[in-house]
Amino acid sequence: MVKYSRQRECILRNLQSRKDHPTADMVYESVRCEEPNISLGTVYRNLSLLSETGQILKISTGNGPDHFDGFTHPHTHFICKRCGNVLDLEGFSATNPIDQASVHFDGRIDDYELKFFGSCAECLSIKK
Amino acid sequence: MVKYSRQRECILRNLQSRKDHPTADMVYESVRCEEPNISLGTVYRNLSLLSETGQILKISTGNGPDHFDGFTHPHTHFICKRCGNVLDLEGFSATNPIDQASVHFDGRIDDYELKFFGSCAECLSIKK
DNA sequence: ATTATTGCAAAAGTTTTGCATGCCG
DNA sequence: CGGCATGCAAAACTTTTGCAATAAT
Repeated sequence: MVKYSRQRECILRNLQSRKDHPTADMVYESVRCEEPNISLGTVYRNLSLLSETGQILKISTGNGPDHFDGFTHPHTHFICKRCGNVLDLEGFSATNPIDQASVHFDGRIDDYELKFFGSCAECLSIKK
Repeated sequence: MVKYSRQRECILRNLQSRKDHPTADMVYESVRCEEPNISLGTVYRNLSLLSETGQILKISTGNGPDHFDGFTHPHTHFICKRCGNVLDLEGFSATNPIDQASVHFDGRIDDYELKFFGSCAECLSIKK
């Protein structure tokens, strides 16, 4: 049974109010204004809980810590291999990818994740 | 300048000859028959190098260690959230996803990764 | 009152790195 | 030879966990 906690509330609101894709540590630093005594362990515990219940998304970039997203509507991410930044990516849509992929698969598919990798505009401008 | 190494050769051949998606540690255990003195550090160093040069793929599952794939032709993976296994997934194809995604993006997209999550057939059979 | 959640700190797990030595070109 | 790669072990980094105290129902 999940009980209310001020800390979890704060973490969720923080994540929903921002448009970037922070790491656990960035969330920790950010919520310390409102919750000065919160611990990093609590942030990790709640980020896990929230992503298990589908209230947030966990994004593993393949390099460094995981990132989190308060916007859970299916969408695509871009990960910059130079600076590690995670951005939303518009303009790609697959129609019913889960149905499509399930046809020839005998397990059960619940979710999918589409990520693109490359160099973000900012990194390109620094050094071609 | 990259120099030949017996160890790297062995790691690459190992990865290309198997159809599963082993972790660094699994590769380490596996190549020790041929290379009894190889160290885990060397395995990590070479897996990094090989994936940077595009000779293998690195697959981060979002839980536990990364997995690696010796088959680099673009294809889709399924990750079981119960046992953590990584499987190849047939039956999904997107046409030119990179071109499609690049239209509305001002960075440069080099690569993409499509992953599905759920429960594999084996795990489903154990407990619904 | 009962049980989930917290803060803290220690531990676990994965990956990277410094260094002396060995091997490739 | 000169420099990249190795083996080893220590360190770094991210995430999880045990525990006593606190807060929610």
